Amino acid sequence: MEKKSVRVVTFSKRKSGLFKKAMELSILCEVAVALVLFSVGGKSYSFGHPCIEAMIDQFPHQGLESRRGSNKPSKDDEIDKLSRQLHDLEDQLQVEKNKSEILDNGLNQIKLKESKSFVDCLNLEELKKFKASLEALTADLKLSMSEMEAASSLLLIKEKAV
Amino acid sequence: MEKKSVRVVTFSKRKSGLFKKAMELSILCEVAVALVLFSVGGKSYSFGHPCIEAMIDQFPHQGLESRRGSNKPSKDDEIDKLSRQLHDLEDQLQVEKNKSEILDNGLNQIKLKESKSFVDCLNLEELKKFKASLEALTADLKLSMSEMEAASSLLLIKEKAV
DNA sequence: AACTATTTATAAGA
DNA sequence: TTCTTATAAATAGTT
Repeated sequence: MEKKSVRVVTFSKRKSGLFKKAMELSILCEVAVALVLFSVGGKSYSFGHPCIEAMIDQFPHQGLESRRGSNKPSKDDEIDKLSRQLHDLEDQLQVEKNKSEILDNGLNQIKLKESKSFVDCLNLEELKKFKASLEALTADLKLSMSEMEAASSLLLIKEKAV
Repeated sequence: MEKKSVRVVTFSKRKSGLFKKAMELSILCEVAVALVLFSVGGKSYSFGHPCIEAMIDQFPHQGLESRRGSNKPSKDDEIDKLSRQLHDLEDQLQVEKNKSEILDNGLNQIKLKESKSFVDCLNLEELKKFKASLEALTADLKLSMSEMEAASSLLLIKEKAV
């Protein structure tokens, strides 16, 4: 049974411990750190090293360099582009869901076969099909993810521009 | 004299330590945690608990509203809306990620069987290829998701913790 | 990655 | 909140 006062003390102690560890990691390994905590009450506690603003500027987004040099697209252009990307992503997610199901089924079949008997060997053809669907899923996921990252980067650029 | 290889190992160890501590604090004290690291090379590593997306939903643009006031410009509204859509998509991808974890677990079961008697009847080469594919998939997924989460975190951090 | 000697964090109590 | 201390955990160095 955890009393509130104890938990508050624990939070305070562990929070400073965590911030300390974060600082050590930052200095020892030359990484920038941003750390934010939100209590259920809505209070937030943050830690950044060297500082949060520097980190945001440092964040690598593909395509940023090419944007900086030449004339920036208008807000409308960026919003349109982002909208289109999100829409495409929604479509792709549907595909991913279906393929995940296929994968799931494939694995379940393997599991079933295993649990039934060891003598009852896996059908090689089935395994090949399963593998093919897996490879397709991998390729699609890579594509999907890279687009997600692009969308995120755009959002970041957008936020920075405001 | 600090060699690079040593520092990489140290980073890896301390990063997981830090993430673990962050997770413990989150659970123990019921706080949401967002943690992002940026190496000088530009790579990012992030941790969020319960998850970055949930945090964003729980604290919807609280910092923005307080800074901007009640009547926001419409284009910022659009950006906020797109941002939320993106987070929704990330939630859905989280589901896919969980599925891949389940698949991973299934794979481990297969691995176990492989070492016992599965070797006798299954084409070992096929199985190994399959395993490699699945491992590549989960690795890619994890990497991509962590980068996505880093992007999300930055948005969140910039909004809340300035 | 696994091991271990040492350092560090922390829970409980004051 | 800060200090103390016994215990638990993290980590550096090494294999």
